[in-house]
Amino acid sequence: MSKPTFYITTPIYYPSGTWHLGTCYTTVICDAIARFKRKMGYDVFYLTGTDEHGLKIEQKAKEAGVTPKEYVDKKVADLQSLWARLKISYDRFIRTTDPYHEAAVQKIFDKLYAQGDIYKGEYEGYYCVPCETYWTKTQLVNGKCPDCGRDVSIAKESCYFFRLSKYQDRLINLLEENDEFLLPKPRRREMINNFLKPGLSDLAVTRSSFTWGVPVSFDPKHVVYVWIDALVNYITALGYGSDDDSLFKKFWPADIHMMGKEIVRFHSIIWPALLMALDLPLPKKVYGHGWLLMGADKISKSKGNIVDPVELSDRYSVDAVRYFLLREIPFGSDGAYTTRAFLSRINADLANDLGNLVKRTVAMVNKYEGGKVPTWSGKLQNTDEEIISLFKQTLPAVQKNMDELFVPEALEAIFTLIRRANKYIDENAPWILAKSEDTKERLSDVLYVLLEVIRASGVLIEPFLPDTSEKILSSFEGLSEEEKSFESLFEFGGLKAKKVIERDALFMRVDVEKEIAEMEQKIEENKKQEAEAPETETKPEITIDDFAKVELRVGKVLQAEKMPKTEKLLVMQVEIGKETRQIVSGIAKYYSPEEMVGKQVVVVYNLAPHSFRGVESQGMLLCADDGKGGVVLVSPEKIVDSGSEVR
RNA sequence: CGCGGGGUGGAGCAGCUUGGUAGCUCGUCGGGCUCAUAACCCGAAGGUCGUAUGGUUCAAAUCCUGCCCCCGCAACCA
Repeated sequence: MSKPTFYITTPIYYPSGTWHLGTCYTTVICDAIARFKRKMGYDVFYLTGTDEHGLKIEQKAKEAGVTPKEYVDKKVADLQSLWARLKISYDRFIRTTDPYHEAAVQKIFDKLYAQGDIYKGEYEGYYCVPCETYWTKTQLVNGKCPDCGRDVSIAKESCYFFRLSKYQDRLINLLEENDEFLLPKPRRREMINNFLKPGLSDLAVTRSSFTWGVPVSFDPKHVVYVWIDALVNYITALGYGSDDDSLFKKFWPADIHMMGKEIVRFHSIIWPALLMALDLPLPKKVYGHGWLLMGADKISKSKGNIVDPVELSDRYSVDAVRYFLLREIPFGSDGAYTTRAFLSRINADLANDLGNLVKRTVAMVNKYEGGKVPTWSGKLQNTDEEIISLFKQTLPAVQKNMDELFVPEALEAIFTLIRRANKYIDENAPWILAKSEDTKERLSDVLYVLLEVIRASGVLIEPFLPDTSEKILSSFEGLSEEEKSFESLFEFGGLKAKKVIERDALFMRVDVEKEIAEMEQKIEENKKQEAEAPETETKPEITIDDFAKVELRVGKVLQAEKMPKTEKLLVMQVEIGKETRQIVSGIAKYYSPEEMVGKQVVVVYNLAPHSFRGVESQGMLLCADDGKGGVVLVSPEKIVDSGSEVR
């Protein structure tokens, strides 16, 4: 009898920045699901990994003075050690630089080309020579390269395209007919209305502007771009396109592709289309979860708000971090990390409810029963029936929630049982029962019920908090595999172990206010460090002649109004010497039209005109980033004549 | 009139599909207990369920409509 299979994936992460709490979110959730399914008796394959090719990596490596491979090796090592620390139980970690993956990508590409789903065409775009990069018209900043600000030229390049448009109808059908395919539901309408209905165009799937990628086998000047290279990891990891595709046969199609909502589009449109082209079954479910936002405390939106998962887990334990991620964020929508929310969660649930329950119960068993697990008479009194019936309902409740990917609710079900046990202690007051010989049997029964609930909690919590589970279960001496199984939780009374052992507290209660103060200080320090070593990319050195090409002049804003139907654009009439120019600038979020009028500003005078939504802009205002995502206007320190040149 | 989601006691959420006592966690206040990590247990205060004091209905947080505000996607942009 073979076990049912379950294949779950995280996206493959792009190793260009630092790993932070948000990176952990998807991975920890998938881990909980994978562990849960294993406990439910599934043969699980849990895949995660890294997407290591592309221009950005090539550039980052260059900056760091190492080869791209050296660069990603370091980042990947960091990530893997983070996963090890967080007890991520993946079955395979795929890297797009793994030889088996690269070989399979070439094979897939060849196949699609051979059958006409990929064709060679001409890519026409705006090309910036120094940056060796193509931009679309909309990416240009005032007609210049958004990276270096230099002129771009229209250039054509041969390039391979995937016939995405061919699959449009089937994709619409897929999303409209199958309401399990893309979850949560709102994402489905977004995809259909925003992308599918307006029409899909064919997708450029190769680049020749950089080399850090998988070369096209029959045309090695071109490398396969992220769409194919990254997405197919879900099948190449199983051996698709290699000599041994037994895993592929066993596990494909995936049961769940989990990801943040920002990449739902690729997974619900491009990925299914590729699979259709390859004539492979489609994944059963694509789930776009919300984001973990950093917010509300003092640390809101500024850049220094990175909460380091390693530091957090060092300070408060890995399970504290896992618990917060799994419990606090309503799945599917966004949630916020705040130090206060994190600490209260740990205190209330883990220290007070769970930790304290285990501690006090074991202490009583030691005190009143000499550490022996008492026998249970089976006589029901008081609220026994209530707690036993809750006990039996808990696993099914957890199961039901996990099936729907309601992870916080699954945890809630477990903690409902834990809270009920604390109440049960008060209802039965074992310390009173212990005072009289007459109530000895009742005392034993009460303690047995409590130990049984604790055992259940230990077993149930394993997928979510593996360390804690182990600690709880180690309070029982010689616990059998049977007693650690989910199967033993459908009926009450499965606890057979003979002795309990007193352990250290599972979680220490923390002083929230004190900790917040310390954490925020840390965050401030991180911020400072970042400010000292800014990661902003510097542009290539230029000569005075280059600079002389730019003509900057002082102007005075005469009129300003918000451009209709846009969020960020102001249309201004700016007096520069004798002439008046119309300038459009994206500062509406930071400056109101009223406060702009009368201001002196610095204008790039000889910038080619550019039109925004049909409104022409004859120049550009200089602004400085405020480091918080906003901008601050640059203006002369003293009033000068309008039209004065800035040098 | 680009698409979608949301506005429920101090905070975060559930309830809305299938109208009929507004529920949970945290916080606050009062009490209880002493096995335990100042924890645990009980009780209380606190909500015109964004708004029109709009429509349907015997009855609306729940269905319909207008409006206001927030968020995401798209677009656009420093």
